[in-house]
Parts: sequence; C-alpha cells; structure tokens
Amino acid sequence: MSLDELNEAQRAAVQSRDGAHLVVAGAGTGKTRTLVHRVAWLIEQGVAPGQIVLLTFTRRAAEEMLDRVAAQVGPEARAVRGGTFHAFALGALRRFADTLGWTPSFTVMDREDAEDMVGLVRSELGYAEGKQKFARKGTVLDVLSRSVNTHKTIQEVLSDQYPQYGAFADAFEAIGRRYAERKQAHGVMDYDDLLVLLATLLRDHPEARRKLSSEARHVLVDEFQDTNRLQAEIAVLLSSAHGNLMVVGDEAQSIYGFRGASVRNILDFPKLFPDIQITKLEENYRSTQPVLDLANAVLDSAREGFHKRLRAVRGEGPLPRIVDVIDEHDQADAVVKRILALRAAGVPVSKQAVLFRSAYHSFLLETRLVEEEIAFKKFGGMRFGEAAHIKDALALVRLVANPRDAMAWFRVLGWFEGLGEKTAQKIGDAITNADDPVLDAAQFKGRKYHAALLDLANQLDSWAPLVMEPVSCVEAVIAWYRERMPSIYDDAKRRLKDLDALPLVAERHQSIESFLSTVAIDPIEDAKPDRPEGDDDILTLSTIHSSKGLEWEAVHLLQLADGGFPSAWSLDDDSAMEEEIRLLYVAVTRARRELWLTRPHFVRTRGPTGVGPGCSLLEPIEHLDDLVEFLRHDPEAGADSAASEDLFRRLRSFLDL
DNA sequence: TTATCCGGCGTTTTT
DNA sequence: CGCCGGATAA
Repeated sequence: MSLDELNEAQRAAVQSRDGAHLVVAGAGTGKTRTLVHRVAWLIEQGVAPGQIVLLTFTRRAAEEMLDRVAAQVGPEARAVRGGTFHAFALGALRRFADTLGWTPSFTVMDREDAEDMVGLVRSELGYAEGKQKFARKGTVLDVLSRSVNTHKTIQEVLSDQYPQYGAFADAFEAIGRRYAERKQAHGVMDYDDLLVLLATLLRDHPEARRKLSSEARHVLVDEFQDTNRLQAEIAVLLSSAHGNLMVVGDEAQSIYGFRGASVRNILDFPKLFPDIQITKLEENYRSTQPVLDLANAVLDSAREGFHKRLRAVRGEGPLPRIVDVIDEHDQADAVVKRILALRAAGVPVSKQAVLFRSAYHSFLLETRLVEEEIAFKKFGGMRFGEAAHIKDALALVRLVANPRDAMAWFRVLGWFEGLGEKTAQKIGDAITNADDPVLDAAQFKGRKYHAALLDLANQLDSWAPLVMEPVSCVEAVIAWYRERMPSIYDDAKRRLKDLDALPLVAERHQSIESFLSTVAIDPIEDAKPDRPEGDDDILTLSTIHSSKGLEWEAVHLLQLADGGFPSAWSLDDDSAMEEEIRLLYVAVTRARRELWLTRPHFVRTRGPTGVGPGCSLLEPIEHLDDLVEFLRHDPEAGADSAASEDLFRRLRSFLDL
C-alpha cells in the first residue's frame, strides 16, 4: 500500500496513534480515501480486521469502503465489521437480548408497522374518540421517536414541534408506555429501540460493555455530523475499553436535523477527550474553483458554522449557471435538453445527476426522460421494500419464520373479504398467545373467509419445512401470493414482476432470520433497472440526502423556489432554513465541473405557508454575477438562450391568468 | 364487525 | 391532492 498518494493531513489521520481523533473533512477532501487508508494501515500494523468497527451512515458507503480496503490489502479485509449504527445494533442485540429481558429472536418493524401498532394502542386507550381532535398515528409515533432521539421530554417535543397538542402530553406518554410494553411482549423492536437498547446495554451492563468494546479495538465513525445523541453515546461507550475512536465529519454538511442529528456532537466532541487529536482536511480534489466559490458563498449565507474555505486542487472551469424557467414543465424541458447537450459534448449521461429536495420534485422530469428514452435510476423517496405488495410477501415469510409475529398475521388476515380489523387482531393475538401458534381455520366454518383461511393454514404447514432454505421458501410463498394478488390490488399486474427481486436477495442468506433482519434494516434493491436492454449509460436521479458522499461531472439541481427548495415547511423557521442552506451546500459540492441550477417562477405549492415566486436560498448570491451565470430557458430556442421577448410575453400572459 | 362514504387535515428528508 | 379517520349504513 502506498501512502504517497495522500497529502500531509490525510497521512496524519491515517497514521494517527491510538486514542481519540477528530477528522474535520470538508466536502471532496478525500474523506473516504483517508478512511480506507486508515483501515488498511491498521490491518498492516497487525490489528485483526475483525477488531475494526467501521460505522457508516448508509450501507452503500460501508460496502464501498470495504471494497476499496479489500482492493488494497486483500479479501481478509472483509472481516472488518461495518455498517450502519442500526445494523450494528441489531447484531449486538441478538447476542445480548437476554441481558435486557428480550427474546433473542426479536424481529424489527419498519415505520409502517410501528405506526399501525401505535394506531392500535391509540384506539385501545380511547384517545381516538371524543370531540377534541387527537393526533393521528403517524404523528404520535413521530413525537415518541423525536423524544427518544433528541433526549427531550414529550412535553418539550410537543411545545417545539406540535404546539396544538401541547395539552395532551399525558396521552402521548400513556400511548408510549403501552406501545413499549406491547413491543416487548411481542418481541418486536422499532428503529429507535435498536439504538436505545444498545445504548442501554452499553451504559448499564458493564459485562456486555466490556465484551463489546474489547472486541472492537478500533472504532471509526463516518459522517459524524449526522449522528444523534444516542449514536454518539454508542460510539463513545463502544470504545470505552481502549479509547480508540476516530470520527470523521463536516459540520457544514449536517442535514439530518429532522431525525435528531445534532451538530453539537461533532462540535463538542473534543471536550469529551482531553488528549484528542484533530486533523483538518481542506484541499478539495473533486471540484473546479468556480463550483467551490459558489459553495463557499452558500456557506457564508449561513448564520453559524466555521465559514471555512474550500480550495480547489483541480483549477478552473465554467461558472455555475442559474437557469430561470417558467414552471415545472419548462424545467423538465430545460433539464432534458441540457442533459442531451452535455452528452453530445462528451459528458456521458452516467456522469450526470439530477438532484432535488424532495422525491416528488422529479416526477414530471421522469416522464420526460422516459419519452426521450434516457435511462435513469432513482435514489431516495419511496423505497422498493416499502411497496405494499413487497411487504405482503415479506409478512408471509415472517409467518413461516415466526408464527407468533402478530403484526404479520394482522397484515395477512387483512387480505380476506369479510375479515376486518377487529377479527384480524383477535385471531393474531390468539395465535400469538397460544401454546401451539397455528391458524385453526376450522373454527371459522360458515364464515365467508373459511375456505381462504383453510388454504392459508395448509400453505403455511407446507412451507414450514423450508425455514432452512431461504430461496425455496421465498419462492414458494411468492408463488402462492401471486395467485391472491388480483383480489388484493386492482393494479396487481403492474406489481407482479417486483416480486422477482425477493428470491435474488434471499440467495445471499443462509437462514430466513438473517434474510428478514437484513430486509428490515437495509433497503432492498430493485431488481429491474429502469433502462432499456443493453444500455448502461444510466442517469442518476437522487434526493440530496441520498446523494451524500457521491460526485458527478455534471449536476442539475431542480426546483430552486420557495416551497420547493427550500421546503415550504422550513420557510418560517430559522434553524430549518439553516439546514436548507447546508443542503444546498451538499448539493453544490457534488459537482465536479458542470453545475446547473433551475429556478422555476411558479411551483405547485403544497405547503402550509403562502409561497411566492423566487428562491430565498439564492438571494444572498443573486447579485454575485462573477460567481454565476444567469440564463433564461426558452422552450423553443433551446436550453441556454438569452431571455427573449417572446418568453416575457408568455410570462406576462401567464401572470394575468 | 365490515365496507363505504365523506370531510378535513397534513403534505420533506432516512434508519 | 391523498390519505386518515370518523360517521353511517348494511
């Protein structure tokens, strides 16, 4: 392995001595490369790969890093334990569930299941009734989750976020308690439980803490600015036996405040460790100077932070462009034409990306891309594994693995005509609590759904022996489920082929349990690429959140208008607007060379506040015409023509309407 | 208890 | 607008 390709600061981080180390790494400064080299270096120094824990923000990031380490030091690097906090927590909790009074075979619920359970508890406790409006189930879960992730009381969360329910703190608390009891009784955890319970384990159980932290002789955490209090606590406790904790991050790129992430974690980190080493990476290898000039200007418009300057190693390039368009249609037109023009100029579509604030911002563009036969893959927004029919199939698999999974029964029983919520819950609870957890269809003789239940019971019996064969099991389940789909969904045909992805995922697992754990935490990749046969020049569409850590030669940024980006829900909130600025910073710094920002005059506003034309994020830089070039899109003339009389004529007539 | 209808409220970003 | 949930009818 060669350290020659590293600069001085990077080398200092890579070869750092034991102890705590904070690496402040601006966008594009070789953060990933530094982490990769650090892991490789540790292995070279004789640290066993299995004693290195690399906590990353996404599974994608973990895989990429391990691939690169493996390329440097060989396949033994695969033994490095890596993944998200949630995935790591899952593994640790499986081993120590007993210690915490949980069954080791617990399962993990996704957001929707968790909401449903909260909904059931809510109606049981009678908060659904009464003339006073009460929060809906999703809101209740959100409040509970925020309270956990930010270490705030329910009352504080309500006052901050949902003042309209400020008087109902007792109700939220009561639901929260009953919800927690039920989760433990059913052996299911939600996402928050994974973190809470791991933190509890490490904090309150010295034996477990000693064991876990001595297994992990070096703990490395990526994207530390996006951790919340619980995650920071876990990282610190996990390294308590040896103190070898390296965290890497950039406070300017903190964009997960909505889920409890706190920049304070990274800013206050040095206070925790008197002997801490701090390294700053400031040379940017990714972007041209004009891109960075804009990024710096964006950051200057933020109230707080270090206002650091990024320096380009790459040198000059074209100015970023702000393109004024009339509306979303005009925007889609402009972006498509620009993508094609760049392709003609030698930038393949695969080296371009379209980024946006919210997943739905790209809907219109997606239809245009299909028309133009530009292949694309979209990241962010609704996940494949969240589609109702995928969850249906997985619920069946869960029943094979664990017939006491009450939420899975609830879901499956809901498919049958004449069988509603009450009955489904009753049957589910009965089975869950029975000595022998099987579906006794016979007792429903005479009911409309008797035959269907009988069929289900038989199928489950026939699948039971397949527990050890994930692929056969999943295939068998899917085959049966396919037959039922038309009676569940009007658009069953469209959904059918999605199911093919499941056996492919199952192939990678030795047991059903491992398969199910993985799909609960890691998003399932869609098996069908959104592209015509044989074409691998694929455009990336991504939310800004999902674009983190990635880069493209050309970046197109959509919907720069109040109510679009920045989001309508941030406009009247200073700290939320700060996060929007950091989001813009992240988006801008994804570009290596070409950066195009489209600013529609009219957006469909769906927000609570009145939204006018213009984009407050761009206001601070609007007058800086040495930083950006301003263009107007003219649909008839092409993407980058100067403003035409015709355009203004149409604008005026639009306004009059 | 279930299916259906209708009114009103919230609408983002992810594990 | 979509979807949640309350109200009503079968």
